[in-house]
Amino acid sequence: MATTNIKEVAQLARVSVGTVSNVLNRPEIVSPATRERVFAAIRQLGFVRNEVARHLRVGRSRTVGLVVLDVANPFFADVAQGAEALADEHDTMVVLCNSAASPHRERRHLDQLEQQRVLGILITPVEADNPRLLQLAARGTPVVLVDRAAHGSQCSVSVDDRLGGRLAGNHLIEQGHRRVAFVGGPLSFQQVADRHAGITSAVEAAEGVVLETLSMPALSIAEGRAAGERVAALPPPSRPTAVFCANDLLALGFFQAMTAQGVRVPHDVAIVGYDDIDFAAASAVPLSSVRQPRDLLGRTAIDLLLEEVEEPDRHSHRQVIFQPDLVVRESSLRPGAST
Amino acid sequence: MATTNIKEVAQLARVSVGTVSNVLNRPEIVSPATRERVFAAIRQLGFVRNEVARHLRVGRSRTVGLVVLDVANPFFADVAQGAEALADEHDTMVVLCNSAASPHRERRHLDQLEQQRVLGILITPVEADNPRLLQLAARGTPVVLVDRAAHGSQCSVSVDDRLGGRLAGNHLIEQGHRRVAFVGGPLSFQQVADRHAGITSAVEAAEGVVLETLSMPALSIAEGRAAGERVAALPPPSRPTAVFCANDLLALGFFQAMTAQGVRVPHDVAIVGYDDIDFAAASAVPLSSVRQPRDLLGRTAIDLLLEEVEEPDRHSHRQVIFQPDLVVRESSLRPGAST
DNA sequence: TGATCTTTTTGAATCGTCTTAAGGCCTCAT
DNA sequence: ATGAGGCCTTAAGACGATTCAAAAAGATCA
Repeated sequence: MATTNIKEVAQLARVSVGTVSNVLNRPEIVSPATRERVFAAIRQLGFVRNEVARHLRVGRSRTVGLVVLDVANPFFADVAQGAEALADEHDTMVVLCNSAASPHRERRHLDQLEQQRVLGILITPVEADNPRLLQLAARGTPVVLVDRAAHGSQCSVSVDDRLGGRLAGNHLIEQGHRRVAFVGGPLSFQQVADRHAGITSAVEAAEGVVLETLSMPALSIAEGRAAGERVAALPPPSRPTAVFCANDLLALGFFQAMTAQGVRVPHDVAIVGYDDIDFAAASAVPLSSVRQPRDLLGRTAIDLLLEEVEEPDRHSHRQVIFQPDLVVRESSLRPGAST
Repeated sequence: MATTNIKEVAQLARVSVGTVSNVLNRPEIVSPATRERVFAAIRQLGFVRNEVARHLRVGRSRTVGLVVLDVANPFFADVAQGAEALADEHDTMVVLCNSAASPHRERRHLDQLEQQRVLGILITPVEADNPRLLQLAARGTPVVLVDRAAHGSQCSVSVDDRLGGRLAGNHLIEQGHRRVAFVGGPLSFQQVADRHAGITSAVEAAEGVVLETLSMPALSIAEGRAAGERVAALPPPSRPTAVFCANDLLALGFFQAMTAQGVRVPHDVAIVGYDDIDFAAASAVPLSSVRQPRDLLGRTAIDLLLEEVEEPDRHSHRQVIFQPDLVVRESSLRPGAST
């Protein structure tokens, strides 16, 4: 309410508002005596600079928006942490927005962020090729895609999901599995489609391996459980002996269903997840998973964004693609090996 | 760059800027013909209202800050979702800030939020009785404490953590355990201290039960694992037969260490966690946990905040306290019962 | 002491939008 | 034809900070 402004400070310190502003922004050009007087006034009044007015005048904020598919997924929490860490070094704030995989919510967030004239937006889009994203960029809000490769007209930071899928597939095949399942979300998610394509190529390169695909409506623990129940209900001869899940939440849910139904992991069914979230290693049977450099994704995204903002001339859109690793743990080791 | 403003729109539509503003904010008072002309101009230019300027003029934003201890903890993700859901209905945006339990980062976020003149702040403070929070409120930024009870001078939404601790304690004692351990974080976290006080009172009310306390530096999976390794290393006779962890991350880590060391859960050691995050139910041995109404916490916090902002006269600070439930699952059931 | 430089400080303009009082245009009744 | 009363629209003044040209104050030197 009683928001003190720069003018009151100026009055109290018996200087002009311009001087107060200088004290705030370039203290070195103000004489020490004056500077001290102004600081004293600021302290006395409890003055807090109005960032909104400043931003209006200066023309750009020090805030970037990060729109993720699911805040509750630790994968994104880690990406966010990486982004925040680097942003912090550049005196920039990251605001986290949750689209919850809903195009409508995503749209709302993008509108809000554009209206706020944020420095830029990092986003894992719900849908591929959203024209809104190009529009944003065209109107002056740079956009960096996260965890999804762009097609040249924008920056992106992603991980080679096909490779990830292939690594998982090859590993399972090497372990001797011939009936393999892929449990994924909607193939409209690029990540899911790519991981599926990866394991498909691995399966096709091998002899006599069959791949079955379960497409669940979401990438959550609950859906993983549902998929698991379906698989557990199959008679053992027709049941896949190995499952590759499109992310760790699915994998954990799937694993839970297996345990509940008395299907042993990895003895009866091997499982490989994706993302290598902390919970994967912490599972009772530690989960094999394809690891992505999560916080590097976040850091790099911020890096690209700031480069675009700060040196628009020297900047050209780049698509950074990281390589995933397969982390093999007990959940996918051939039963013989450990027993 | 080429940010079009209301003036250009006015020019193109051949009206004054005031009229454009009216079309944007009170379309009903503008004649349909003019209105349509203005809309057409807006579309043609791709005009996006500058929320910053608007905010400066109007004096308050439609954004509230939510500062949490750990974005990677699903508990907070759910609180955030609840808050966002209700905020959404009131056309308000929630920005999520991660203090990562660091007072320094918390301070930075609070400064930023105050400078941005947010509508208000929801926060799970790192330290008890932070005077900064009262200062914020005094200067006009309302604050609601989340997951921590306030002392009358501010609003808060919390869960009765002592009761939660007592529930966990009583349950373990009823299951026949006499050597019980509490695995917590720093007792400077109010939540940890209260949960500890709760189980302590349960233990004191019983005969011949001893409680041992392990205080870890953080409430994470990794620390839970560390605690578990310490406990597993004890000779069985002096090892506690039941463990109550201050949150589910600790519990999951602890459980993992047990499994890794060949200590059976619940046969050798029973475990009860806190928060009942999705991962708890999804653990290989489903984890008993004290459940808090997570998204209700978020919703209620927003509710209190908006009430304070919108009807300052009628508002008086309230401390809402919810009751936790104990969800009993396999991890804490007496071995005899299931074997 | 006055001239010349340098260091500080000032004051007005500006950012983009909202708001309010005032004015313009119509229609209608007198 | 005139004035009243409704609608709409306009124009000008905030909002709070930054910036920059220009003025003021000091410093230096002959």
